[in-house]
Formats: sequence, structure tokens, C-alpha cells
Amino acid sequence: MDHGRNRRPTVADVARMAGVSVATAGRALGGYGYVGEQTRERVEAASRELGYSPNVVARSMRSGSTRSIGFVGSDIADPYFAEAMRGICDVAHREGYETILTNSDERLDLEQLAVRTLLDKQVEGLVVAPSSMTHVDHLKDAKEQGVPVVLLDRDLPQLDFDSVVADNETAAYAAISHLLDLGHERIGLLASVSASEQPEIRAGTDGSWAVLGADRPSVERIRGYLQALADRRAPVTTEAITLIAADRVGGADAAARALLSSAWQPTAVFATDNESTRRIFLAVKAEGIKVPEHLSLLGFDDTDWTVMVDPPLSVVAQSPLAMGRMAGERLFSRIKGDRQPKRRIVQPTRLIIRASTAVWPGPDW
Amino acid sequence: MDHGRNRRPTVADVARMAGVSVATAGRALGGYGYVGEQTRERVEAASRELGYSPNVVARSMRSGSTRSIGFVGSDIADPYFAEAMRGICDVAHREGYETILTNSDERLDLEQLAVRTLLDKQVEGLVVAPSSMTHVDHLKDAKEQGVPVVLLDRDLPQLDFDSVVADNETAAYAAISHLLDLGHERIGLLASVSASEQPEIRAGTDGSWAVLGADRPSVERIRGYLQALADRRAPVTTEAITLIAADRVGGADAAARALLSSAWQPTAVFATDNESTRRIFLAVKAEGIKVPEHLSLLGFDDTDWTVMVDPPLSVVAQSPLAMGRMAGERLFSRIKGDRQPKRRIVQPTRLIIRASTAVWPGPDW
DNA sequence: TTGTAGGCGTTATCAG
DNA sequence: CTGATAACGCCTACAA
Repeated sequence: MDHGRNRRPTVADVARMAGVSVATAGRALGGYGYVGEQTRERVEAASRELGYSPNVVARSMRSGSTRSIGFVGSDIADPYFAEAMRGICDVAHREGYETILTNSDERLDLEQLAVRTLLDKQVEGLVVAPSSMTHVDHLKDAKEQGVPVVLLDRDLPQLDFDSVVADNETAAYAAISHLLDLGHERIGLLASVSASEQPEIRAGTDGSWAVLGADRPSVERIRGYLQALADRRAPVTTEAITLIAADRVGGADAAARALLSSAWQPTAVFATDNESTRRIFLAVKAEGIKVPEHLSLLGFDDTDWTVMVDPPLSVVAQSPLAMGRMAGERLFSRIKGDRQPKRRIVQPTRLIIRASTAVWPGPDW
Repeated sequence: MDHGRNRRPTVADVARMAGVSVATAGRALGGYGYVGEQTRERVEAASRELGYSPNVVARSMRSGSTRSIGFVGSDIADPYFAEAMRGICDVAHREGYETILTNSDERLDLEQLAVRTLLDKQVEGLVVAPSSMTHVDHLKDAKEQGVPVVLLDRDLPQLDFDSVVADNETAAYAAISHLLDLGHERIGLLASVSASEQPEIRAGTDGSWAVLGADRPSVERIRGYLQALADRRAPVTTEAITLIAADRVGGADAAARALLSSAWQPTAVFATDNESTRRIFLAVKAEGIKVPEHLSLLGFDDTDWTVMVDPPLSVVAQSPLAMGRMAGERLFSRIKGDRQPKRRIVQPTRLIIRASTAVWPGPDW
């Protein structure tokens, strides 16, 4: 009965049924050009009868427009990217576009593959949270093909792409200033960093410090940390800074614990991303350290749980949803033909002070 | 210089440059059919020179295969869907497919639109977490077009689709049994339910209770709750059950608080989903109720924060990642031609007992 | 081994 | 107002 697979009806099918030419049927269905009143009705009846609906692939082929964009992030299961994706999708939906999602797991090879595939699929724009600051040729390909790219979370100064980033350095500066204001002198820092492109922290001859490495969020945040300390003439030591290579999940907890139990004895810890915030909090609980009496804790990203834990966590909050939306807006502006110079959109963060940061030394010390 | 937009090179361009016909170039590039050794080399050189890469839209049009699937969930920012999406993407990626994401916000109209759009985009399969148990015609459309659908999180018994669901009733039964074992007699239940398709809970003449409404997860979980109580001859009352209409966010906190402060005085509360778990936890904190001394709390979904809060939360854990993967596997099995009868895959859950549930009455009561 | 021709479904152009 | 026809880029019979 139904051999040959239930094929979707085409304009030709509708035309045949309505007794008109494909051209006429097309005009009636697409709503362009002139069509006689009763002809239109017959075509529409046939269309309804057959359950016709246009084949978008064929349309894309003809028009060159696929009405789809791509998102390349490291992991959709990460709440930051999940929210950002939501923001992007919302804007895309408003514009009548669909969003294709890919995960790079911070791996350059997967990201390159994803971009290539998306480009081959003829997406009309790309939002990318790049995993590498130096290997960017695959992104240039997009540009060469006239496909606009908006960078999310990380800027690539050497490329001519819009970017939406948080005010990382300022945020970290404010965070550390807050801790200094509270009287802290030994402020540790915990950061997740790329395994392949780890920043290097170096002391200058004049006692100043510098972070070597491209401007990823983690690097900018470390820079803000150092700057805040320097401006207050607070001492800096390498012991204060613990870097977690993002791919070696196993070592993360050990690293967090090592920071806590180091001989240097930090009185406060600033975690520069949601993952290290989670890690340090868990480590603190495991070690039975009292917060904020014995240690102040300041995290990054205002995830679900920051208000549920005890004590409620002070954090630097950014809004991934807003950043995703912003990225979407920029992208569609480009898709629609905006040819202005690249824009680096810096999304403000908020320092939310809850109960995990307190005056040092505390009254009972 | 570059007016007319930098068009992507096509096989024709490569062929022209290599001085061969399109067919030959196509064969050399696609790796099918016979091509002379040096011809191949010339074509490949031209291809590299031009930076050729096939236009997948044209290929899809010819082959009828788009190598893409669609996911329709209510909200990618919800950790359940984010993780499930990750699972689906991973399987799709392995199969060389891309995944298009849409958000329905539990709204039937958006879901219908999404399915239609996806179908028009010629996706080869669909994973859907349906928002309605009764309005399902748009899903039948997919079937009629030969596009397989796998249902996630919710089964639609009246349709011939595979589904991947949690063992909701069993899970709730186990959860309540655990609370009963601890000595609890007044066990409240908090559930988020669809605003438009709210379940109804009715007492039978013989003292038994029934839940009227389609088998959504929430309904099945309520059923497990009632069954467990009935089997132990524990009393049931309508006061024990609080339903939160999923769209009226404002009322959620009030509802959670009302349950806690009701004259009926529950000694334990079972929250049947991650949202109501969050809500009840927050309400408990706000009211200053001691857990588990004055109230035992049992949640659903083992989200990030359950181990970070004090006390660590006992929960029924499901694995959205595994469920997403499962859904992906089923879908690709269908895409590859599996014609077996529909399968309802029930993913087991685990009851994780932490510190928020304790013996009642406690020693200090 | 290589080239020619036709079609996937839609839309636009051009005659009638 | 309507119909024939071509084109988007790729793939594949079929012919040379």
C-alpha cells in the first residue's frame, strides 16, 4: 500500500491536484506575484488536502539562505553555556532562525571540526566560545566565506570579530578590593585554566607581577587580582595562586585542598570561575574549615546553589543569558549587513556580597 | 576587487581550474568512481588552492539526507534538559549528525511550531519532551513523513513512538517507603505540574485514592506516593499534596511555605522534581526549620547543589545524560531502519540517602 | 577513465 | 493572470 515511503508532497503535487502549473502553484503558496482569486483558492485547497509544506532545504538551495546559525561552546551541560545558549536561541527564534549546537569540550580539534561542519551546512552566522587564543584559522575561514562570527566569553584581538565578554579584570579587581577592605592579607586564588595554553605568572625585578598568556577570562581575572594587590601594596607570592588544568579533572580537588592546607595559610580565597568555585567550596567542607570565621570565600558566577549553601556565597555574578542574547543581537545585526568596525561588548558584572566573606581577623580570633 | 561577495567555490570552479569536467572533479573529490591518478592530483590541488569544501545543502537536496536531527525540550537552561541535550548531541556527533535545538517553554503552540519548522528543515529524526499529553497531532505529522520520533521524559501511550522515561512510580514508591521506614506519618508532597493539564486527586469510597490525568512524570510520582502510603495503611489527606502550576512562578514560593506551615504539620516532605526541590529547600531555610530534626526533606534529581548544602540532601537521582544518550541511540536505530514495535525504555533511578532524612520522631523531640 | 545530461524542490524570469 | 523554463550545487546513470 504505502511502498516507496510516504514522500512529502511538493509544489508539483499540489499543482497537479489543483490543475495548474508549478509556477502558479508556487505563486499561490508563496504569496508572491499575481494569482487569480479562484485559482488561489483551488491551490490552497489542494495544499491543505495534501498537507503541503515547503521543503526548506530546496528553498535554501535556491535562495542561498538557510535561516540557521551555529553555536560552538565547550559543553552545553555547563550552566554558563546552557544559559548563554538559551539567550542565543531566543534571539534566533525571534528572527525566524534555528540554532545548531555543537560541543567542543575545549578541544581545538573538535572546535575546528565543528566550525567546518557548520560552515559546510551553510549556517549564516556563528557564535563561538573559542577554546584556543592562538589557533584561529578555522575562524578566518568563516570570515572569508562571508559568515559573520561573534565571539562569546573570550575576545580574539587579532581577529576582526565582535565579541561579548565580561569585565573580567574589573570584576576581579573589585572582588579583591572587597577582601582587602575586610582586612585580608593572604588572599589565595584558584582558577581553572586551559591545559594546553596555561598562563605563566612572573615576578618583575621591581617586585611587580605580570601574567603571561593571551587574554582569556581566567588570565584577565588573575590580572585584576594582581593589580588590586599591587595598588594596595599588598604582598604577592606564587603560593597564593593555584591553577587547575581544565582537562585533568582528577587533580582539581587535590589542588583545591593543597591551596587550603598550604603552609602559607590563606585567610581568603577567590575562585575565578564556576568550576573552581564548586571545587573550593567542596574542599572547604571536606576539610571542615569554618566560613567565614576561618576563611573567607568569594566565587565567580551566581549559579543556583550559591544562595542555598551555608553560608550563602559571596560571588561575582555575570549573566550568561544576557551575554548570549547580546551575542545573538550582534550576530543578527551582522547578518543583516552591519559593516561597522568590530565591537567588543563588555558585559558588566556585579559583586554580590553574601555571608561567605567577612572581616579579618574575626572577633573570635 | 571582491565585489559580488566572496562566493564559496563549487565543484564547477574546481573542475574549471583543474581543466576537467564537473563529473570528474566530483568523483575525485567525493572519492567515488574511477579517476586517473594524475587527474585526481590535479583536482585535489585545485581544490586545496580554492579552499573547496562541499555544499552540504546541495548534497542534502540530492541525497534526501540532511544529517541533522532536532531536539524539542522545554528549556535548555534547565539542568535536566541541558544534560539530556548533551547526551543526544554526543550520540549524534558520533553518527556524523548535527543537532538543532528548540525551546518550547512547555507551551503547546511553541512546540507545534518547532516540530513543524524542524520537519520543514528535513531533519531525519526528532527527540521530543512533549509538553502536552493530549495534543499530539503535530507529532503524528512527523510519523507520516517517515521521520522517527523518540519521546524523552514522558511517554505518550496512544502514539507509536519509542520513549525514554524514568521509573517514576517505583522511584516515588521507594522514596516514600524510605520515609515511612524512618517512622514518618505525615509526609507532604510538593510537585510542579502543567498549568493547563493539572492532575486531579480523588478519594475513592473505600478510602483509596486515585490520580486522574495522563501519565506525566509528576502524575506517576504522585501515584507512587499514594501507593506506598496505601500499602502501609498510612493515612492520606489532600492537605498533604501541594501542586504548583508550572507557569505561575510567583506562586511557587508561597505554595511551598504554605505546605510547611499548614496546620497539618508534615514531618517530612517529598519534592517530585528539581524545581520543587529547590523551592522547598529555600522555603525551609527561610522559615528557619531544622532539617532533619524538625522536618525530613527528600528531593528529586541529583543536581549540583544537593551535596553542597547543609545538610546534604537525600534525593531520587536520575541521569538525564544517560537518558539523552538512550534517546539518541533509539533515534539512530530508527533512522537506520529499525522497524520493531515501539519500545518504552525505563531508566532506573537511585535513591541516594544523605543527611536530610532522619528517623521520626528524633531523639530530641 | 572521462564527459554529458538530468533531476532533487523551489523560486524567478520571461513569454504568452 | 498563467505557463514553460532555468538555475542553485551535487550526484549518478549512461554514453563515449
